[in-house]
Amino acid sequence: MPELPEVETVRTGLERLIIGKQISVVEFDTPKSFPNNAEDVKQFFVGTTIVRIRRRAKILMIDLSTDYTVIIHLKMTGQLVYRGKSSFGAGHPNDSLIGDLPDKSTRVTITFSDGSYLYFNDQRKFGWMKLMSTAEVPMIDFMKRVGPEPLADSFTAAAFTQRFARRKNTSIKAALLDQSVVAGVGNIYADESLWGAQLHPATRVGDITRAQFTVLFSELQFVLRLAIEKGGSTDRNYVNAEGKKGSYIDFARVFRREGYDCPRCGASIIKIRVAGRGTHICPVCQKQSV
DNA sequence: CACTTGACCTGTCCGC
DNA sequence: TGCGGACAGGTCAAGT
Repeated sequence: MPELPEVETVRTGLERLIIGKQISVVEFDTPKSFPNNAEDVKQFFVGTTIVRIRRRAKILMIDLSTDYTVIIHLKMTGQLVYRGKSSFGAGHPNDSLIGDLPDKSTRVTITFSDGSYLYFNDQRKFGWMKLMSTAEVPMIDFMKRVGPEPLADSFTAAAFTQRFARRKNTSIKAALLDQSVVAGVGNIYADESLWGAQLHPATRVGDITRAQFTVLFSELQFVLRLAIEKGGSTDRNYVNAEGKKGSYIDFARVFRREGYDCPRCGASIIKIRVAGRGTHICPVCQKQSV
């Protein structure tokens, strides 16, 4: 569920909370959560200082004062939560969604030299973090294949449309979820932007007109920007770097709103399955062409 | 190469 | 109340 807006929200939170902090201890549960050998962790991670936090697609990069970077993918249920020295949990005025940490889904605990912590929690264990040299990051398969950032200043509707040329025979929803077409879109913002563009998610890419792609591009940018402004969407697990929820879900028009009225025409939102994913549409505004 | 499906996991919800 | 099964969805491997 962390998609571009959620990962971006975590990024800005971490930027505010952990830049300049020095790492003193790193602990993890299994090698899958942190697959580096102890020697590298000791040599390139412990004792270093955090200098920069970057994001590309749904991947976070924490640059260290050495030429090393920790890259993190939250997948569906990953959380990166900072806690100060006086650890606060649920019920505290800071109103975290989660309680005391570490808990049973904590995979990695990073202790800073000032006594504060960064926890990597992941209920379903799909997420991972990995230490590698900064120069190596762009060389990993995902980075080589991933498409443009949809909110980049230089990215235009024409360029967006062109990205879909490779995927003519699949559904627009499958193509939107394909990270090599455009970066950072997941199930929530795919459904929300397709509703905005009044496109049925099962529409064949090759049947979509240039004008429709232009509308879809602007709707996608709209929902991503709004979601960043609202701190992302918390459906179940997502929290920001302070453990707090995002509020985009309150503004969602179709996602997880089956049975409610379409804000455009009043028809009842339904849930269907497209590209192997739960998919939410207005059956009146988003007619299947063909 | 384009495209689809299943695997990876665990917690939750639904029907019996 | 307990239990089995479906479901949640990001990415990759393996299949057609």
